[in-house]
Amino acid sequence: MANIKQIAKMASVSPATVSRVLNNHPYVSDAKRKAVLDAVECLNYSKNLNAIHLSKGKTNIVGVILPFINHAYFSKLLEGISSEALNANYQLMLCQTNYDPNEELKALDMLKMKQVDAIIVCSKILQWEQIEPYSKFGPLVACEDAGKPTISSVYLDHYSSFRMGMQYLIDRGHTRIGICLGRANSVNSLKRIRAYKDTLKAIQEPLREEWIFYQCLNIEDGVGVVHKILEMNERPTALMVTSDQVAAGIIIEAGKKRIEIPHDLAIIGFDNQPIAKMFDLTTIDNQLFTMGSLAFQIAHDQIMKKTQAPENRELEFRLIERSTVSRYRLRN
Amino acid sequence: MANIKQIAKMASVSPATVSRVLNNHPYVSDAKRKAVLDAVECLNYSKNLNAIHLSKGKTNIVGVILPFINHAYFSKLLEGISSEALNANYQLMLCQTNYDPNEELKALDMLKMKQVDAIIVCSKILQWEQIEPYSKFGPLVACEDAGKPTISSVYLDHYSSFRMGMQYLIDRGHTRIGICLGRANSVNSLKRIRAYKDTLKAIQEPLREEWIFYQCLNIEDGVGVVHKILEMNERPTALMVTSDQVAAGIIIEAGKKRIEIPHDLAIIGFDNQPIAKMFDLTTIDNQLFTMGSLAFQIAHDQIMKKTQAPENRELEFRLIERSTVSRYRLRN
DNA sequence: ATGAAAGCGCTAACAA
DNA sequence: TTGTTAGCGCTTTCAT
Repeated sequence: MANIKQIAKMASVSPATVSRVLNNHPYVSDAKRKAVLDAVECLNYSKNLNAIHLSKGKTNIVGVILPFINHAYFSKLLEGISSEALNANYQLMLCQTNYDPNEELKALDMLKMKQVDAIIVCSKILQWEQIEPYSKFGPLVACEDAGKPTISSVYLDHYSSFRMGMQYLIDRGHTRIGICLGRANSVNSLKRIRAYKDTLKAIQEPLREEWIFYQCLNIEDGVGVVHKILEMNERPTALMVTSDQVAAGIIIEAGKKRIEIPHDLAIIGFDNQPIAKMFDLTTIDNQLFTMGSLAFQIAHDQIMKKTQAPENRELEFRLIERSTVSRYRLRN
Repeated sequence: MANIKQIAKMASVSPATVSRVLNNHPYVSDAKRKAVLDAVECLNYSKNLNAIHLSKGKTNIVGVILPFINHAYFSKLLEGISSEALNANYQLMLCQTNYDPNEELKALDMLKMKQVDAIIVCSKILQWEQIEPYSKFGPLVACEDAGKPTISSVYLDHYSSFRMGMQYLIDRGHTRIGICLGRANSVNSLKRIRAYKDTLKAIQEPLREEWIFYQCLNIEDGVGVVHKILEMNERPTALMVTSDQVAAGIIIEAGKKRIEIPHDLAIIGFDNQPIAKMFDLTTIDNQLFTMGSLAFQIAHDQIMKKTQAPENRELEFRLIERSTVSRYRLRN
């Protein structure tokens, strides 16, 4: 592969001039510019990005840390990130961690090793305390409430959104409400559990631990939820399901088991994915695409030093009323 | 940030020795090794990957070209690629093209500019003739039948799989069969159209252009298909749907419109996604995960020069019999 | 407007 | 076993 020196020689100019032409710098005579361009053409020259990255100390790459790729939540988030990256002419380095702490650490190291200009954390298993030190090496943006003002973040108030959803159910006569969560210890789950408990207390309902379903991540997980409910003596009349996929799974399985929705079981989903619309599922839109694109924008701004201080953006949620919660009040 | 020279100075050794320690080379005395490691610790040193990449002329990164991220087909494929990458300690550079030829070209340039060691093309809009020249700069692996023995590929025989699916329907009494495709001009669609036409000819059925539904990519697209069918005087009794998501959409909408499946409309999906299982959808498994992991393996092998010649692997498909095609023969 | 030359930080061939 | 040194290919400052 040709390099800048060979171009210089062929065009009878210095490497510096070649560099200037290649980077559209001013102060190059048209004659020399043409000579360089011709040589580039002739030798089928291409820049070596590694050399550029080294020399500039910058890569135009942003790292994205996420546990799984094949999951609607992360796909939508990633789509938001990607669309902005495309916009800003940035590349994306994908780091799938499977929630393995070592993989997460390895991914963070990319920032330290200057392989990426910034990192976006979609979800993590490490404590923020372990992650925070890396912000010394470059912008770090979280797609959840990091709870640290020193780390930039884009997030939703999952406590409030959960309470709002529950209140919506309560207003329609529900008191026996169950919930489906993802990982038990994720930042979001913990907030939702708190919201759940606080709401129950407010309406003076007892907490039934068995009505909290964990590890509900994929559409298939909805099946298990329905089966468990069927085995219960005391069944919830409504479910807050923190994933539209899982909610869809519940609806499908409920249909097979002759549980009528919303009559026997009301359901509120989360994410407002396409599947929610298909099932006419009442859901809470948490703006994943926007979250992703904003996360990238913040990372990009920080790289460009437009903003110095960490930025923390809270997104609005909104409940989308559809048909999986009856609009009529339950008879008592 | 500290560099190798400073480590060398602090440990009173040469940069070369530091490099040796850092890369676990033999022939370093324990004393020096320890001194280096201490200095590394003390200065909180980290390698600069850009320097390493430049020096080695290799990056341990593979580029992945795909049109969309938020799409079940590509998510599953990407998951396969990613799992192998994790395995091989390789990073993934994601290049979303939106089927924009310029973006595709830019992504291919990464190979030329030595930013990636190889490229995996999940789907493309350019002609293979335009892509092929890039293989001069490094391994190029296609996740479809490139039709060029000079390009490595992992693919399914979509012609045969389509014919097999149609034969399955024919054996059960169907002759009025429609099909749902994605992009009209994709490599896979063209083969499927050919299979469709050949099969119709074989059973002496006329070709009805209106029974070929294009642009069926997402679950919502199933709605339109059902509506169009409802407006037809002559309706198909069965549908080959080249995406389980779309098939699911059709099933849902058909339910709303009181079209009974499989009685009024039999359906065969493609991909064998989780959603297919949920809907008990008869589908053709085309091994996306395997395709992805194999694509990475081939790319990796080529990088490591284990294999020189392009490798072309054909994957087996298999039909998964579930309930959206009746097992009983239709009465005539 | 142009060129010389000193980095950027690491690797590896060669010498010792 | 260790050090010296010449790359890797580009950018950028400083002269001119």
